[in-house]
Amino acid sequence: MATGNMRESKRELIMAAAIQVFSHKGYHQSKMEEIAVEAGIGKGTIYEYFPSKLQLLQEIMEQSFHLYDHCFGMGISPAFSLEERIKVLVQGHLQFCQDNKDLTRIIFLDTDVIDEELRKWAWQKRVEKEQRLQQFFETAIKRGEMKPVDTRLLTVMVGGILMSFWAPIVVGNWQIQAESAAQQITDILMRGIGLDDEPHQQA
Amino acid sequence: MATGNMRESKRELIMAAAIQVFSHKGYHQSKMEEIAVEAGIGKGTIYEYFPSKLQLLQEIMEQSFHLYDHCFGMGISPAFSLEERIKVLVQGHLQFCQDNKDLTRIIFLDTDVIDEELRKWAWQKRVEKEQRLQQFFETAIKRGEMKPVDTRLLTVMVGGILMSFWAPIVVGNWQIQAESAAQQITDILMRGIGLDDEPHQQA
Amino acid sequence: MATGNMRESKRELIMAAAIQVFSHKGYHQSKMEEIAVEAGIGKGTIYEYFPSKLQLLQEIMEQSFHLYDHCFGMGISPAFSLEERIKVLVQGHLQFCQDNKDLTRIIFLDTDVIDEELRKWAWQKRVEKEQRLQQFFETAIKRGEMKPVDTRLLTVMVGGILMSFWAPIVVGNWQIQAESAAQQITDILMRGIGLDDEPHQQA
Amino acid sequence: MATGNMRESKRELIMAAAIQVFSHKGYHQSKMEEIAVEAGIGKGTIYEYFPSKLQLLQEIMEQSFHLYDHCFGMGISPAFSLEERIKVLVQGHLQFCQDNKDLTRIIFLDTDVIDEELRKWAWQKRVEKEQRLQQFFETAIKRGEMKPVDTRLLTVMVGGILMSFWAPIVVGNWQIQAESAAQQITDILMRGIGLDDEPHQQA
DNA sequence: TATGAATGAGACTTCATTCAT
DNA sequence: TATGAATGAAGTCTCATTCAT
Repeated sequence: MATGNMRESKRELIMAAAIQVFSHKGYHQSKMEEIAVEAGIGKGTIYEYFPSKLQLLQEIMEQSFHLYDHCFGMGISPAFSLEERIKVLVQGHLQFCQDNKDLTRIIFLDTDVIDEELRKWAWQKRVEKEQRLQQFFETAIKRGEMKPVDTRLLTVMVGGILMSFWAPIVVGNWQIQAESAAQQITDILMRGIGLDDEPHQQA
Repeated sequence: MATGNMRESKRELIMAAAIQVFSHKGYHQSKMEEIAVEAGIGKGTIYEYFPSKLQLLQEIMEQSFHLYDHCFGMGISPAFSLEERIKVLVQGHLQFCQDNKDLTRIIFLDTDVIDEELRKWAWQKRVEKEQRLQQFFETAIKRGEMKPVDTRLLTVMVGGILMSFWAPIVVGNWQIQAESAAQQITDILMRGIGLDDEPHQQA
Repeated sequence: MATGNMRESKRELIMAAAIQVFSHKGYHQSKMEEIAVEAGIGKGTIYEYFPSKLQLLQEIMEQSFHLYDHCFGMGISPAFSLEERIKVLVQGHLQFCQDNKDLTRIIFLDTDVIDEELRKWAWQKRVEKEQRLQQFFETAIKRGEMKPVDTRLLTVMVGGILMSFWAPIVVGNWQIQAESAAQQITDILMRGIGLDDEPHQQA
Repeated sequence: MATGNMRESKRELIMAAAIQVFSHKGYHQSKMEEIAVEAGIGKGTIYEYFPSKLQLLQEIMEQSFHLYDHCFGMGISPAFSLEERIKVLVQGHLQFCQDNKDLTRIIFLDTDVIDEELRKWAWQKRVEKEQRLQQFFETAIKRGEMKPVDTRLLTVMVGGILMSFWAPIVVGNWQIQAESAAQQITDILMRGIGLDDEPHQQA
């Protein structure tokens, strides 16, 4: 009865340990031995559950992206206002970084340099995310909810804004208030930082 | 005189080769052998100029940051308008990425994971840059050139916006028009993407 | 009674599986896991019956040699003619190879290289077999049934002749007719391949 | 000038050491470390000359077979009598075993079990050798130099006879006199061990 | 008795660095 | 100064064996 669960839980134990170690040392500095010690098991045991160090990382990445996608909350109902929807997006992202610091470090840090295949996979993930985001904005423009700016440019910008927060939160240990911060970020994005009383700016 | 120059030029030859290799393979995948071949010299010769692989990277990073700082153009005269100043900043950044793709990849990619010391150094560099940026915005607020938003938040946001463009440019090969893009980015940052005819938004 | 038999039959089950696997992959390429799977039992169970992989091989070898000795049929009555006796010998050998291909592969192949002790044991077996064979020929000479050739040399030769057939039969899948082949081999051994009409050759 | 030679001589140094170790311990028992020590060099140096342990063995095998083929002396002029030609063959083989004990052990011992590819290669080598031998006998029969026996059978037999001597020579340390032994072996092969005065034997 | 998850010793191989030339 | 052959520390992964269930 419990076999499947035990095997699964051991897998998770190993993955948790690996996340811990990978996150703090980076992939190449992390030794399988360390991961085993962190997990409180023998070195060989890892290989009962994962065929190689690279595969172990890969599984972590996949699971992480899955979790992230879930938190990113693109699924919000279009019934809400654009501002609302952006805020949910941003808040989801910030909350994820806050709640999964080690994971965050791994998926946003050094994906690219480890393995050619992994590099492509990560780039693909990025592209996918950007495509969804771009679609998001294109829809908003069509619906007349925002200015008709260059969506590609905007997408990259917003992606960057999100990305920029993980390091201060995780590395700099910034105890950010996700909701409040999301509100402010969204506000800046919606209305900019310029003074309002510049009536003819874009005339 | 000539000796010193030759020595210097050989150093640069090696660094150029290393930038090439590091950029395309990442630090750990890059072998000293490859760098030597790329430079057209013997493997041992590298060690006549750099004490170790890590030091070689470090020197590249330092020089790169120096060059970047120069391009980043924070030195612009405060006589210009805020919007102007921001645009110059952004454009300088984009141009740097465009003009120094290999370098860009190195300094913005996998700094952190290689070495504890390097990690700290890179983080320090980031903090410094953010401090200057934050100062920049605080000054602007004091001078009444922009809304009094949370400068820390804004700094991270703008840093992220800049950061977000290197990958599309370098990896995705986006032939971006630095000037035009900088204009649009600045525009969004100044006035946001929201529709203007929301008269009482911030009342 | 039943227990002993069950234990015995399980031993044989394991040995049969091991013969299968050892034969096809060689000792070092064979994993205990594979043997267990082949036997349809758990990996740990093998260790209930055999103390180690090496011991398992050793038992197989011993049993095999025993079986081989039996087939080799040195026990034939001296009442038969020398030619008859040799033919029985040869035929017994060929039949054994034909009937026990997996076993044959194991005992004639890579005995020596696995373990120093096993190496010595196998060499000893070989020496014993050769001694019996040499005795066989010495007796024949004493009884005036054959030419007084160097029996050591002859023994090695005949041993080699026998040995040479296992690979074509087992590996090359030669469907040899044991009886007919034994007849021809014996004939060549008795009378050689030279032409008979060399009247004064041995005068 | 000497570079090529030095590299070649280092290769040979390593191969000689490897032959030594492989021969005495068998492939699997031989550690790269031991080979390095035997060669009086560092472990890593072997990999400057051979890409892997398996490749090292393979090169030894190839070179050995080449040398053996040369010694096997199938190139003898057909002007000699069949008996003479056989004797040269046998003597060449015995001399090779005598002169290259370690090599002999390697090529005649445990080829098969190490690697699937190597296994096939070695079997192919065996087949080639047998084909040449079979041709040899078929020619002899056509020329009326010997009885019209089954050449396949005879080939295997003679191959076995040759094969049978390596172990006594190498392992048993038999100080065989190649010439004298070759004479006796050939004699037995040509005229058999049976008594001559059995006039109607094959009537 | 039977099992198979866990183990860790040990092997191959890599590659930054050294140093004799 | 320039070189590249030599090195060996260190890391990943294998698999025979153990032992709690």
